[in-house]
Amino acid sequence: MAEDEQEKWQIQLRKGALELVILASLRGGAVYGLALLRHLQQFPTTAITEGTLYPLLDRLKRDGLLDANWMQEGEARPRKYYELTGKGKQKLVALMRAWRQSVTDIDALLATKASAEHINRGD
Amino acid sequence: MAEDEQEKWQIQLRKGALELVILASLRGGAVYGLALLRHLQQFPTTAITEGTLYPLLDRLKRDGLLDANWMQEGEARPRKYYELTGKGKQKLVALMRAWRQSVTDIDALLATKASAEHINRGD
DNA sequence: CAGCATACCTTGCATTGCAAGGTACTATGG
DNA sequence: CCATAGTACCTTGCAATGCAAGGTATGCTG
Repeated sequence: MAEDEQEKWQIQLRKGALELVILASLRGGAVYGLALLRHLQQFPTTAITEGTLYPLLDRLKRDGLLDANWMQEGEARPRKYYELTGKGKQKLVALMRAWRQSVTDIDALLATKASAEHINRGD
Repeated sequence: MAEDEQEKWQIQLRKGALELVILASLRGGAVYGLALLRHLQQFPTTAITEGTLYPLLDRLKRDGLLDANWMQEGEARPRKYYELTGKGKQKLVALMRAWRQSVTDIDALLATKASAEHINRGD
């Protein structure tokens, strides 16, 4: 089923892009929700809100790509730290590959100044 | 409102990507539905089905980005040719810029091997 | 004339991203 | 010691999206 999703992803980068940047952000170790959110908000493309992030983290955990642990440091508010599982790491590698493919494909379409006649009679 | 959508797009490339490749495919002149479909199916990333394409073309036309004309050539089946409007051409330029921005942003996130500590304490 | 191909369109479903609105606890400053 | 603001996580409900599946209509081919 991981391979199924993989296939699908190649067809729709829109869904996978967010997943990709989240998994990638956890490469360096466990990170908690709001910190991850602020990290992603650095860039306009990946700037999401809490209403997007938390459900997505839930889903990634449900799919076995992430583990989550509550951690209480000192007297601060407890935080929920998310961490890549083995499966999550594999998925990350696959998504990165798919991402490169997508960029290549789209750039190819943008680069070729295909004439309408060309397209109309089928390449 | 065009600018509104523009802003939104920077946040979600997933929606804009398809729009982008469709508009880009029409740069060279009018193209009809199925030919466009086959053109997009050349690449895995942009391989969509009719159930996706036709509603999307309808929306783009409704938004004034495309014009559509039925054309009867010889005795063949009549075809509906889609063509960029002035507004559509402007949108294409904007989407191409946004696409580059997205690729830059995501590649930046993928490139920086940010440590978890780094992220957790906010950049 | 049966069957296939071309061409466009529609319905219905599951999924998504998000704004908005919680809950609960900590720190601050008057 | 109370009010306000800040941190942190979560939920609900809506609108939009992509798609599989199925539909209509016409032409071509054996």
